[in-house]
Amino acid sequence: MPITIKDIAKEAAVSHSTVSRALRGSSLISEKTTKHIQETAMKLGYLPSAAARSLKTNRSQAVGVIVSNIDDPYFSEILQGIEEVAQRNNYSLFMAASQRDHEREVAIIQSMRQHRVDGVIICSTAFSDEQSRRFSKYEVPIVVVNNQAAEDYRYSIYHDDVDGSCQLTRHLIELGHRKIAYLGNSNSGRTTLDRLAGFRQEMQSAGLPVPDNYVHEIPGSEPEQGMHAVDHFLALPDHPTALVCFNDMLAIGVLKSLQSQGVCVPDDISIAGFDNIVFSNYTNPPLTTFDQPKRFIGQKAAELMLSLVDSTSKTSVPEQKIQVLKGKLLVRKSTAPPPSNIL
Amino acid sequence: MPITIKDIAKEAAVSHSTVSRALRGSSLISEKTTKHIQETAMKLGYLPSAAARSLKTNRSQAVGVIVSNIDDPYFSEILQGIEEVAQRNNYSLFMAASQRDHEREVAIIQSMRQHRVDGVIICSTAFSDEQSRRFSKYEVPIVVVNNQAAEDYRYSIYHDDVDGSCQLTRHLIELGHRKIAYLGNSNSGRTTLDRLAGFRQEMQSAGLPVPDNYVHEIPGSEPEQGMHAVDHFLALPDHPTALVCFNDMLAIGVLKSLQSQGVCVPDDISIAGFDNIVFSNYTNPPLTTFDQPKRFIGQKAAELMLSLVDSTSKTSVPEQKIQVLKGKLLVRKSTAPPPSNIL
DNA sequence: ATCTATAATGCACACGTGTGCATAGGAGAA
DNA sequence: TTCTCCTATGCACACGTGTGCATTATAGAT
Repeated sequence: MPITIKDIAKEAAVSHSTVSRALRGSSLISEKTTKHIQETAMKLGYLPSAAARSLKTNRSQAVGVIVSNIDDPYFSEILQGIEEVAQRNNYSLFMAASQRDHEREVAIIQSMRQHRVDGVIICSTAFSDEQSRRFSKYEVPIVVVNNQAAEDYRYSIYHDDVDGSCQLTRHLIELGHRKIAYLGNSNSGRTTLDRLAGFRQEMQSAGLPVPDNYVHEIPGSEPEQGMHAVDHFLALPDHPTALVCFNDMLAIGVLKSLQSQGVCVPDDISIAGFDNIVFSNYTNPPLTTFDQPKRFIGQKAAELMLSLVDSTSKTSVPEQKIQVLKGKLLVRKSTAPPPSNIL
Repeated sequence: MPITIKDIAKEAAVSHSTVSRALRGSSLISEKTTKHIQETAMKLGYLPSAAARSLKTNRSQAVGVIVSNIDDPYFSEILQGIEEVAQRNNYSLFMAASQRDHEREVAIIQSMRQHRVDGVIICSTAFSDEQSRRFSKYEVPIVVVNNQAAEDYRYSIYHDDVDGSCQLTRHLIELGHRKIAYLGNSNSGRTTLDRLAGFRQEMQSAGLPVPDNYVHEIPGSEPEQGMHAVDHFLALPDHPTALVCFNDMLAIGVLKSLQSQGVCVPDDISIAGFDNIVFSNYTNPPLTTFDQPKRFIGQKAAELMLSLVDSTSKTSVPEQKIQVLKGKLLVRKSTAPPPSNIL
């Protein structure tokens, strides 16, 4: 049984109220007593019960984090950023994976509400509206990261995917490509729409056509799925000479599939990824991609969350805050001028 | 302010004790009343306060998980397994990353003790002894996963790295290799020792020598570090024809570095990884590796933990339980007969 | 009809912490 | 010395839930 402030009180021959105040550094208690109590607490190895404190103060010193998959390297890096900031500020993290499963979403929300988390950071790209609405009803601050429906929330942080996609597409156009295709992930909602929008926007600016069958969406972004998806483009009578992929995971699968079919990257076709996950630098050829500041995004999300939960008592909290972060183009070896230019 | 059992009591015109009992399904309360109360609770959207319950019952329905890095794909998969089982059993997860930093370890333990977690799963390969001892003193069940000092704990789950390394090495020997080297990660303690031991054991069985400079250890397992490490072996007067890497991450770096230096894999040198992380299948050539059942390990760890925390009241808990899981060899394209055999 | 046994419910306290209020002790002023 | 005021501490209750015990209501036995 862990020791309590009452144990300290007995040992230090004071009342438990005095102990409580002394440990919180109240000015009501004399310096001498405070010091004595702190030493006693240290000696006994006291650690306060979060449950009791939470019960009394309505603050759990914990925030919930919801991701779709823990093992998606993109989210992993964001998590790392969140964890870093949370830990530095003595906040604990409840972590849960939704797997895009409705029942799990319900269970996660229940669990987090039960634990009375001070706030929730949703990193799941497609957390269902219904669930999030339930959450807002519960009056808990929510920060969403790269969510499909960023506008539905008051606090949101996301990467400027339109800008990124524009830069990537422009890069390909500048290399001389005219037939560029886009491979999307229909599961990721807004994210893929933004990236597609950037792609379209830049193509239009350059006066380049985007045939319908040059835009292909698949439900997921596992490398395995990228492998199959590439067949769609290869089957077209008029091949694209460059392919912008929704993210690196897909691009990595695309790369493998192309190579196993004897198609040479970048000589025969250029491939671009998105996100700059660690492994995008270790494919052969290394992937041209758009470097999204994932860890930084996580940090910003956590900082925003902390400002929300702290300010409930102190300073005023902004009514709404939407932060858009920018990344930068990373040209590696999977993109090159189109083969037709060699003629 | 969330509603409490008192609110339900008022609404249902009973005492809060009756509500408490009814919601827990006590046989003391009549079927009719129970049903009525459950309906009222549902109607009001009641969710119990974990804090209050925890305070009263000394069970937090939460377990802590400590990893070194969240963004290590190997641990990510284990986490996924843990999360899956925990969620299915209505346990929440406190997650924290130690970053192999002593101060953080201390902070994490404090935080988890404060929250009175029912148990802790340590996935950090090198969680310091001092810290873990502190934990045991706190009388919380600890399950370690692939820990460097598995024997120091009563409950441990780990993969049979010796066996895996043996199989990998034997595979290389059977291909005809005689000059095989090992690249380790000195940070990972026991894990690298086991893998080295398996390597040595199999080499000895085959009567093959292992020169001192054929075993090289570096402090870490980022691909980046693998890139540098390979120079050590290339600088040797008598090159190895095959290299067993501590894990896939290192192997992936090694692969890239070799290729950028014009060394052909597997024609000039065979490379083997370990763990079978997702991306090991997407390098070029895809990596021969040892498939460790990562998700399964996570599940087993979580199940063991749950059996420990549940059995405190019910059945007897085993004094000690060490579970060793086996993986299987995965031959892909990064290993082939040595060049000398071609003659 | 009276007594007894059982079922169903309420009362009151506990868990560990925080806090408003009352109180004791001491210092300073008259 | 006596009164006043401030400082330092203790008392008691509260947070939401669970549970031993007392209490009431009901049914069955005599």
